[in-house]
Amino acid sequence: MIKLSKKVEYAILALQYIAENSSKTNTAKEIAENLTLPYEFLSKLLQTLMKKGLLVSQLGVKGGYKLAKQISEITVEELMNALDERSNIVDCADGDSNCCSRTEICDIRSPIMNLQEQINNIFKNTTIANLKNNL
Amino acid sequence: MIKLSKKVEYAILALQYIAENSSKTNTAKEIAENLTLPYEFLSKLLQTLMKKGLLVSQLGVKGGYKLAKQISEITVEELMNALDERSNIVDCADGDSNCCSRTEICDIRSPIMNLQEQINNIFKNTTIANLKNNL
DNA sequence: CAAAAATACGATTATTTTTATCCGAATTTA
DNA sequence: TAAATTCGGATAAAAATAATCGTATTTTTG
Ligand code: FES
Ligand code: FES
Repeated sequence: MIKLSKKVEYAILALQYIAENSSKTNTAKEIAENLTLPYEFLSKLLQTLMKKGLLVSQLGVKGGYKLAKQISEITVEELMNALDERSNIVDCADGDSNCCSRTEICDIRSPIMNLQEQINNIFKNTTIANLKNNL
Repeated sequence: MIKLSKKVEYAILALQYIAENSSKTNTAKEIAENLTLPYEFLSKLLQTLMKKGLLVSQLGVKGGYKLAKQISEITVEELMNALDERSNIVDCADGDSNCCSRTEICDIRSPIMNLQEQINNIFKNTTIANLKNNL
């Protein structure tokens, strides 16, 4: 179905929100409320982005999140990787093999990989900042 | 996860198989056996492709499927549509709205649609014949 | 005509993936 | 020490995908 997962969608919105409010640390709760996103889910997601180095977190009261890098320097590809969402269109894309029957003698693997690269390029060339209307 | 569904994957393989054996009518059973694909599932899928005009079927003994058009004239986009697989990366892509929170004032819709178009173009410009190694 | 080999169609089940929640722990501020 | 918050693991709920079942219909052929 070639769909961006909610994780990715929420993360884009959250990153843009944090970018707009970069003067302070933003709590997961505040972001969730302002964007009307499920708090627990968003919370998990932000923690992941932190661990992957896209966000910096501060624990405790007055804690929250800030950007670790500008959203103009975060590509969609990077975001997907951080969220463990591979942009693979077939399972064998990262070497796992048997994405389709007859793996060994697969007739379509190489051309499928070509498709894959075209798609990767799109995500590689789009940053979170690019995904805003009001530039 | 941006993954081609099994339906699409199997369909590509099946169409290529039928193209290679275009002199005769190919039964679902034969195709499934030769490609090691689940018969019932493939069968359903071929029926769908027939109804959508990509295949021609013949009922009864000696029945089976033939191509209704050359695989060089079937794009991946067309195939996905035929299989009711939209290549939408977000729900609002075909007007359904509220794909993400704050739909009305969605900051990212238009740029997301741009991404969408880039992806559509890839699928629009790739035919089933293009997805073969041995041209 | 009857049997066999197919497709056609609808319903259902099973599996996997995605999305969401819960809970207790650790950390920091005041 | 209490409150606000991130952290981390486990689990649950929902949705989408993949697969199967059963029966009907069509066509060929002996
Ligand atoms: S084995 Fe991956 S495309 Fe065939
Ligand atoms: S409403 Fe679809 S991208 Fe925001």
